[in-house]
Amino acid sequence: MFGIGEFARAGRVSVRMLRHYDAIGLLRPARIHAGTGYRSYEAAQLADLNRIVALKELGFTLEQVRSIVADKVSIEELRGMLRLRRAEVAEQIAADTARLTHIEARLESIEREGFLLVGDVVIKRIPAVRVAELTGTAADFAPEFIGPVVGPLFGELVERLGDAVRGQPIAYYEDCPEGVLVHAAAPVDFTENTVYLPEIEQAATIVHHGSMDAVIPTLQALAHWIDANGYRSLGYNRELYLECGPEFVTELQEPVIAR
Amino acid sequence: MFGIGEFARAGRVSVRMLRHYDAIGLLRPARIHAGTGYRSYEAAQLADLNRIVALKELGFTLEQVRSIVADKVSIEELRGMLRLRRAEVAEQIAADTARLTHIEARLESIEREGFLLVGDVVIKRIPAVRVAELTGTAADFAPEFIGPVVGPLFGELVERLGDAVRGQPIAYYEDCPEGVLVHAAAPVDFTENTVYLPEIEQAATIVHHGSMDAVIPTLQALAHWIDANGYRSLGYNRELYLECGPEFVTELQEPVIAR
DNA sequence: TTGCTCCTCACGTCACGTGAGGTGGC
DNA sequence: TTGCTCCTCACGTCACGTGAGGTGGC
Repeated sequence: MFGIGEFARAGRVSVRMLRHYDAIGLLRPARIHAGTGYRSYEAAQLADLNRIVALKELGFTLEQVRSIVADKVSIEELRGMLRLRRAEVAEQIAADTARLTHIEARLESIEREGFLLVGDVVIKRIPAVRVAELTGTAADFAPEFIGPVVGPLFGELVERLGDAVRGQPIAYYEDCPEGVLVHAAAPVDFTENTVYLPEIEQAATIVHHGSMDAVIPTLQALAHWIDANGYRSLGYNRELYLECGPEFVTELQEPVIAR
Repeated sequence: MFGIGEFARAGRVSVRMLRHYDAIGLLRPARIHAGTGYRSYEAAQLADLNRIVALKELGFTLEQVRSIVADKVSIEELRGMLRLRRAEVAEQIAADTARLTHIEARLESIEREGFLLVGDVVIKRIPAVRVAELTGTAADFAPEFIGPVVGPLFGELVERLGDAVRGQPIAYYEDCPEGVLVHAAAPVDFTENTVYLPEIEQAATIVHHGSMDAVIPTLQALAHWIDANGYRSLGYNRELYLECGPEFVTELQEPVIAR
């Protein structure tokens, strides 16, 4: 027979853990002294403790461990639990690997620039949205070509839609023979004469402050981040107009995929 | 200005999170309506929120995020924090990779044997210990050769040491010209005429029940586990005698390293 | 008597999720 | 008036760690 301290040392667990496992009925001491409440464990219980520790190591919760050691789950359920865990752990590893890349990109930027410029860019999922839109063409992607086209388009769009607009206006772009096809869009509830903007699974997003004439440095920062953090661009970015008053605030959303 | 719901959707966070960040002073709404307590956010605050989300994504706690966004940490501290995080994440990935291997070994064993034999084997660190010991030689590793040697050795050792024994007896083995050098050891406090058994960083351990004459299947299970779970043996196992009464209970400890 | 081991509460952890119960503005 | 959005508590989560305050056996 072992005292709780001895048994804890043998099993490389804490005394508190053994008390906890007792409390939740996962591993009861072989004997409890009536007068003092002292717990005693048998050597053979070390195998039970090992089984618990091993299942915990696989990442099961104590509740799941209890079901398994109490033999309450069928082999089929167990297979399912293991497969689920496998998927969860694989996902965890993928997320942590991305995290590691991001941390290293930040460290490199500190070495290079001597300060931390963090958090400008965030990866988000952009849900699908139904919009009404007007289009025009511009000769080039430069802000001085886009601005005169997109401005009047939004003016007319908002005038026509009135209070049917359901969210922030969106601009997006495509290549076309004349140069660039400019879309000025606004979310709406109805479906006639509308366009369905599909979801973007992963968008690298950055918030731009002030006039779109000065968007170039922000776009460059975004492009640099995408490269440094192990992503690849999948096309032109969308622009979400968060504020159109005197102080423009825009979110640039560029579809990306992990390299 | 955005209501809390709108702002949460724009930032892909929950309303509850925004309230939490307000409560801990991490991101205060631009305005709070005096009468109703309604929170209002400015578009420009989305950049602040993004910064918070990005730092959280790197794995910092909200307390650390607050220090960083409030610019309370020097560039040197920040570099240190990032390096620490890098190490933590790398360790996490290593642990999860091992976990994944263990899960897959379990799944394979289910496919092969139709049942789950889990938790027999656990990886533990075995701390160093100072022992008094006696040695003898045996012709072979088979239990029928070891038994007659180790038994009398332990008998004499315990007789000589009396109550100076400080823990469970330990047996361990080495190759020698005559066959096997058998060590029968017991932990003691004093240092004269003692041997220092070094720590085993990683030991694959299994609990054996009953006579050591029947240890072969247990040793085979251990060897199989070591192979199936991506480890490699580093030498002979130690035997820790947990119970020597009528029912023997032994822990076999085999030093291993990840392949 | 002094250490040592053990005991039972019970709070703290971390970042929110999830009701409960209620209010303000269209 | 009916939805919708918003509000403030306050408990729950998960597996223990960490005291506080006290007791039993050598």
